[in-house]
Amino acid sequence: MKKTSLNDIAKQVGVSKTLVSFVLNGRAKEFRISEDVCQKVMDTAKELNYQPNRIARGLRTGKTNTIGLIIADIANPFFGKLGREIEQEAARQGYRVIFCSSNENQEKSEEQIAMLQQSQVDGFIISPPVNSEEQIQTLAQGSTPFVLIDRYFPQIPCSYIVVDNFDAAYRATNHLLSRGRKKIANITLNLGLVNMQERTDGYKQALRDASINVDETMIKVLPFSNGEQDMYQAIKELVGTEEKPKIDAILFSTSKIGIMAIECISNMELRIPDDIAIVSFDNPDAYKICTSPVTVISQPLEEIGKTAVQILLDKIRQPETANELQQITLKTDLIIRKSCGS
Amino acid sequence: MKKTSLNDIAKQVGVSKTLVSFVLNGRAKEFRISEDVCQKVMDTAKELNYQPNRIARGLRTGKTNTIGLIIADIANPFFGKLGREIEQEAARQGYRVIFCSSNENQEKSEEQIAMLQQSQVDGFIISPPVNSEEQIQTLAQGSTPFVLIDRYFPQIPCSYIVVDNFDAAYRATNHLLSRGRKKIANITLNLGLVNMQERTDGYKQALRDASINVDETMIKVLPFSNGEQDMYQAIKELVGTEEKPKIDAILFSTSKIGIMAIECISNMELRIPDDIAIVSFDNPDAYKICTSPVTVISQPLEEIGKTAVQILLDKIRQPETANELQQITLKTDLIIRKSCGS
DNA sequence: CTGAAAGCGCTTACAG
DNA sequence: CTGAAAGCGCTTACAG
Repeated sequence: MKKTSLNDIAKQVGVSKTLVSFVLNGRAKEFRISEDVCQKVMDTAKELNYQPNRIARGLRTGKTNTIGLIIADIANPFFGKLGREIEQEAARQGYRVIFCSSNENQEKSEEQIAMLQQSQVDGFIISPPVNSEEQIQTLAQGSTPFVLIDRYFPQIPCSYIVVDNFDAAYRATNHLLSRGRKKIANITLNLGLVNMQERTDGYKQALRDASINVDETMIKVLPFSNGEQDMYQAIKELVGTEEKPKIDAILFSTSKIGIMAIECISNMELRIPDDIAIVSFDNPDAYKICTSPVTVISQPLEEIGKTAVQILLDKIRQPETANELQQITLKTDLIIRKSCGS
Repeated sequence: MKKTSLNDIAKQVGVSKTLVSFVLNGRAKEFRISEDVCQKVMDTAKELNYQPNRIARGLRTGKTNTIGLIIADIANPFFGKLGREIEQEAARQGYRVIFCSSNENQEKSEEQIAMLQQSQVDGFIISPPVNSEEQIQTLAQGSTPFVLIDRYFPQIPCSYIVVDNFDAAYRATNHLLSRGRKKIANITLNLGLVNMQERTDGYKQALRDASINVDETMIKVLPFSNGEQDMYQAIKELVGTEEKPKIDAILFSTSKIGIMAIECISNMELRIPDDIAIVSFDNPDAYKICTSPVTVISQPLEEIGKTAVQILLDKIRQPETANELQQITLKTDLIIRKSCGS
């Protein structure tokens, strides 16, 4: 069962494949092809179940109508949902997306970029892992358009769409302060990522604006490959002794960290929010059903996804504007639940 | 900045592109190409940052080294993790994967299959949505190999890899019985999916084997597009009046349902496990941190993913065996936490 | 050992 | 209105 090609249709109808191509691409009118022939071609195409070979078309036209998407971790629902939005919007615009998950690994991301380039994708959407500046720099020098999501590199001029992490952390910290918490800690990930750095900066600024000294020992930076041990260790150090607890609140910079921490906290028999109030970035299901539903900073995933696709497609479709920088920062929502008391 | 092609290298070195192709594909030895030329070609390729055009290669060889993956919902961590396993294993074997999320929508899945076929993928891995029998049947008649995951259609002979859902539900129900629960309900999704049907069947069989009558009103089947309203309704009907509660346990057939239900249950001020014991399929993070961590049926995601890729690649690489049916059923793990009491 | 040539399936100037 | 031909970038029989 060989696949049917333009030629098969052409032969069966008794016309040239040029003509078949015109008809099937809806350019029959343009070339004033007779109704009769037109109909016959379409019928035959249907009859033979013709599926155009897109890679042949891609080779010829130089366009594959495909976007390469590299996200940091597909198993993380945040990126999963974002990926879904991107795929949907792309599909709506006639584009396919090749998904890759770099698993926050710089080498993997590099391989994936090369692979996608070899696949002749028309553009990229990337959430770059730590230490991938160089790859992104190289990409910026090439001619394939791309847009970064979730993170960016301040020193590399390129298009991106992110949220205002500083503002989000600032407001979250303020919320904790407004609930009477004074000894607020921050647990975060590798600060090599701007978004993580901005979150911690916003946290610090809120403290300063409330005339509270920033105590660097209250900021715990976990490695990406953190395990439960690291988390227990961090929390123990933060909490201190039972009689004289050092902290009364924690801001978590990611939900992966937050979820693990809640597990530790509950195993340590500390109560949320009585002993420790918490706020976390991201809005996973888990936070809705835990003992004390977690107050979160929620990102507008749909808007991020749609905008990223829109920006990229603009660049792809109008190469003359491809070099215009689109740098978009969206606001987040603070969703108040029970984890900060009242 | 046009991309460099084989021809560019050939010209610069002063040889034919045939030779360049041989060298770059590691067939220099085979054709006894002189060390000298070989070295020059490789140096030039590096110098010009040559990236082979895979779609041209694909057009010529008829192989794209690409797998099409259609999962039911990428925003669901179950499928996200499964997708990651598949992508990793495929990458290890030199294959790329094009991800699609059908969102449990039959029409979308059909479009995606067509799109992937047009992209000349070498094979498919699919978790088919309800009512997609026909598409899968059509696929089975074609020549592109594929393997189903998570679900299958008993009446269509094709390769698949799933878990023993009957056994899993049977054991889960037995566990509830062993904890003294007698009035066990089941909340599930559209039974058009075999895996859902098997779960409910296993549940029923366990009750029967314990000499408990199966009460069909204790089985609530939600539509896919269920909302909180449907869930509240279902739980209210199951629970009955406060003085004389109709049930003392629930088996959830998916975690999406379970998570929503836990939210409802806690809003209704019912206690887990005191008032209602629960067991759920799938093992999302959420279940680890809720008030009463949930006993779950956990699926061997890594094994499912790896095996699916392995089976598919075998078919792709050895077309003569492509028609051999590989139907694999894996066992699940029952992870006991606190939601069933003791 | 190396090169000229064909061909994968398409699109698109060009000619009539 | 329609067709023959070139060419996208590769691989691979074939010839020498």
